[in-house]
Amino acid sequence: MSLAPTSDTEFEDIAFTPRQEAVLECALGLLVEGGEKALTTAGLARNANCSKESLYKWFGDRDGLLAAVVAYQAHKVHFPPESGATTDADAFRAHLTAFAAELLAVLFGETSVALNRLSIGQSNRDDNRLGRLLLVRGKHMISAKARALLEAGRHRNYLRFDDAEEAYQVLYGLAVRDVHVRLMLGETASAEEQDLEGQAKVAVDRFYKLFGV
Amino acid sequence: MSLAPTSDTEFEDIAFTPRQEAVLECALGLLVEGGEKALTTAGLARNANCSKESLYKWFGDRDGLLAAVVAYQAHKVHFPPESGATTDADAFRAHLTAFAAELLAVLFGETSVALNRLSIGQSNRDDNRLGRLLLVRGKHMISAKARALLEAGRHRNYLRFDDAEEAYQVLYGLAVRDVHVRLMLGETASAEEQDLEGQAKVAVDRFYKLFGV
DNA sequence: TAAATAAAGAACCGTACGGTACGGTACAAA
DNA sequence: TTTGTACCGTACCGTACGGTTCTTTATTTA
Repeated sequence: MSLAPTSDTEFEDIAFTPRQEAVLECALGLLVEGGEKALTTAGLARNANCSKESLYKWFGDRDGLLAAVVAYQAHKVHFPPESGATTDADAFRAHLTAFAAELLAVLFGETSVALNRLSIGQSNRDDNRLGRLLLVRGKHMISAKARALLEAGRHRNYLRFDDAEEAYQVLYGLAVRDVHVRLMLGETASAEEQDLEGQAKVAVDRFYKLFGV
Repeated sequence: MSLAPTSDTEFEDIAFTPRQEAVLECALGLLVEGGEKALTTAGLARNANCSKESLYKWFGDRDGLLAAVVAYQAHKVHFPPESGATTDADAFRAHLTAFAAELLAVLFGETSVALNRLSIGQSNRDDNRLGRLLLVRGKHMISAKARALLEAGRHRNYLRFDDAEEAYQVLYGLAVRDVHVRLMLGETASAEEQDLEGQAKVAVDRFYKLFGV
């Protein structure tokens, strides 16, 4: 059950035991509330009613614990699959809007913000495990989902673009803008920015102006 | 010369002495290279050939030092003013493109990335001095500049929009997309993404498709 | 030249935290 | 009942770092 960097793929695709998940959930709570410095081994042990020794047995060291937290949270986030294949233009657009709204909901959620803060704070350590983990298990997964959705739209002639990745980036930019960074810097979202559905709709409107047929 | 939180405006609008600026420059170097953990008082004193006592006399405590670093860097960044007023449509568009390119150059620069990392990493401490500092001295300044530029474009009937802030946010999203966050997470920019002029031009093209007359 | 100020540099203190060791407990298998 | 396993709780160690104090060495000012 050692979670030392598993050979070449240096992150963990492992199922945690329920007890471990409970502890990780507690760690997430500490992290959301107080940031990295609040997630000490002693503090987590006290807060989760477990022993430090168990933490070290399960996760190796503190870095392993942080990585496990990130992996655990990533493993929890599931985007809804693209559902039914036969849809008309309006339904597809609604789909895309729902996707954008879901994207915003994930990105602006407090746990996501906390984990991004954590990873960014650690990203200039030699190996940068957390940053890569978050990128490959978070951003890249979402990007793949988005590309599939967009390509479906292109295939059915609702959208026109050359590079699906580029189109997705534009959609991302239109929807997220600098809100994500501002949240990470500690600014609280405005009332307008908290209307995720509305923001998503506006973003998709603009996206269609650029890439709609 | 104490830099304790100056009354209500809790950041410093002060001119540093040349010696202090040299030390802050050195601190920036440490920060860029190794992140927050690399910026220790002893390390900075050794690296800048100054005494810890001087650091504490000048900046109060470590937090004051960090704030001074942020303030110092913000004070260094000057966006070129909006230059000549009498311009035709093409010149204005070129202006806007140049602004976008400059924005990207600043945001993607390694010192900016390092300072954003620092501020984000500290942003869940009770007061969150750094985050606010970076927002008010960085983002908000740039946003003000951008709004002025965009409103000039609207006034001359090159652009059409209701809310300048919202328009700027769209331009920001189109230009920056998620590259800033990916850089902060430790990903290195692709060759394409390093062509700031090109990226700016594409972004402005799309911006005009949305807000051009 | 004498007094005074500023700063370097080293030694030191306290503390917080990562990591380890160990004793005690609950529980399952034999 | 015994044995083994997993775990909790606590005490402990080493170290790194923030912050203070002191001595020495210029550099200024009178």
